[in-house]
Amino acid sequence: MRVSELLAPTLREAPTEAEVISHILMLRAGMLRKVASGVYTYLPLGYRVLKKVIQIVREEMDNKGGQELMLPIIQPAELWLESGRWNVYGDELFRMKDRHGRDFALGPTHEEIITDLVRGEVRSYKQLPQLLYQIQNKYRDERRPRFGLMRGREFVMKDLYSFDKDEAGLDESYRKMYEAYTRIFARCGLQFRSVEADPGAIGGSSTHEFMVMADSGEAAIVYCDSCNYAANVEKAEAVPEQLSGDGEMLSLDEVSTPGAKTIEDVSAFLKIAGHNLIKTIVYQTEEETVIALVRGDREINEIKLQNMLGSLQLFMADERTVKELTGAAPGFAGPVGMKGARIIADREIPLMRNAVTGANKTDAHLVNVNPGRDFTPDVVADIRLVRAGEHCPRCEGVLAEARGIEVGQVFKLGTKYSKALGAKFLDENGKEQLMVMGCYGIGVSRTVAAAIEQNHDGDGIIWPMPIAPFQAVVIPVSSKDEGQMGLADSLYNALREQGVETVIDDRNERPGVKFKDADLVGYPLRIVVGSKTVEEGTVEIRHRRSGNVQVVKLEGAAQLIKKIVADEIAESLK
RNA sequence: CGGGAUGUGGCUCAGUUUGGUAGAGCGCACGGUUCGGGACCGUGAGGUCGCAGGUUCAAAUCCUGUCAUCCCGACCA
Repeated sequence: MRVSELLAPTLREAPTEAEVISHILMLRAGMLRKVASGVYTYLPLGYRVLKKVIQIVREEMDNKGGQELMLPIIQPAELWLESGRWNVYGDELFRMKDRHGRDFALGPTHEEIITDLVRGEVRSYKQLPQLLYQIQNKYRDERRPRFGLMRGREFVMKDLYSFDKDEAGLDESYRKMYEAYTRIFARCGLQFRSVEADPGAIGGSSTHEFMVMADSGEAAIVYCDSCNYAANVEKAEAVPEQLSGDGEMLSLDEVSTPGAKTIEDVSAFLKIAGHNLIKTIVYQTEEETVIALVRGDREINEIKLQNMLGSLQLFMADERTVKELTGAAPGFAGPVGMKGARIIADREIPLMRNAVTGANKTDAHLVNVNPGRDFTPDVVADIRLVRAGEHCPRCEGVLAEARGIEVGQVFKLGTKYSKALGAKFLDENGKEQLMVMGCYGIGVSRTVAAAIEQNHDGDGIIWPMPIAPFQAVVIPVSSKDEGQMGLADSLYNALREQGVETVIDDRNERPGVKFKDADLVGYPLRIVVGSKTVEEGTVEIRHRRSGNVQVVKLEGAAQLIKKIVADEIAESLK
């Protein structure tokens, strides 16, 4: 490709609409343009990268026996009503009507469609397992699209669905996908980690998320420094810690704590450590009001709490509700004498001795509160947030924290959809059984953004070789110098003959402009043809990531470059 | 959905407080000089100032409404 003919409008300045680096750089490099909030056009360079990732995903899916098909974007409401999700999915579902007033949705995911297909076509255990996937645009009317390709309303996703005859089959399909994902992200040249994740509302037993490590990631994860435990903090298991000892229980007493509403206030006022307090928070679900207790220096993990309660909604109670329940202003709630709400206590609460809690009376707290003696929780469960520095739940190690971008998730669905939609088969005994399903997604466009978040510098993008839009750019220093242009052209042709994906920057621009653009777009290799090429027969190969420059003979340069490209692609698989 | 902010040539922004016929830099076109890290000189094209009402002799500027975009939060197989 000739840069003079390429539609890659680079920008010197970053458009104000972009905030995160991947978004800014894709706009500046002329790869992406916004059409509406969360909706983008991929320009040729951006689309080439997307296609590279798609191809890697496709190869690995096929390697594991995945069969690619293409499902419709437009889906009839009937299927969604049948699965029960038409009413549950909410505003995030893009809905539309046809001219007859029939309801449709733009697919945010394809469990309904695929299950509908399989229930009609698969009848026998002999036809199982089936691993079916597509790479397709998805639509979610996000409340708040943001960060460019990281959270769009239209995005490219690979989704594979597995159909097995039993749990053992599902385990096997799950394992295959887990392996495939590991290879995919490695092949993309990314640093990533798989973590245990929260199954969320979809229900199901096991799920892992694949996280590309980046400080700009939206997800927080913890991982062990000495074993391979890693989990999304939403899910990470907390190990209870006993600090206050099992000393003698002192007698319960009420103290005046005027204006001390927060843990910090009370802690400072009574001159006691935060871990001797019991934090009491009033929550409401669609069905009930509960109070949740964690140690004063801990935080509640609302996702764990919600899963434990099995509720669809969970939010902190408003001031009025708190007053009605406790008879006190917010900040003075406590479990002692609590009526009218279930008490959900974190597993650390029963380990506490002589703790401090709100007195359910404005401006007063109770001291020497002892769980079991002064109150009894209705439920004791792990409902707190895990932080770095805590003990690993699996070994003696210590947990560290990091941030990641979720680019993939593998998920055991079980029979949720096969049951709802009636996807059954006859087993060896002629008995009807529900198919056991799994679903496995990769945010393909998000992976592109994640790659940039992880691979860039002050000058622009640094594409990993396997997903670079082009592997090399040939830059003649002076495009008016016929000698240079001639040599550059022949090198360009030689590279293409070698199968190296190459562009030649033949624009009539000053060298500085070409260098800046090459850095911005992020071609892994830059080959400069200058006066020395004409005079001495040498060209300069510059490695974008390291900045290293090697000067080599023009003769044989194409073969050498081909080898560098091949070596780097091979490296990503190690 | 709650909070905040912004809409002025392709991009970045000034002008709005105090109403008086729309500006700069970059980019773009043409000519010239340049040519190893975003050159310089000259000439030029390009904007119903988000949209709709209103006030006024006169609105980018004031008022009302509306739309869009971005940020924080809530939310998220």
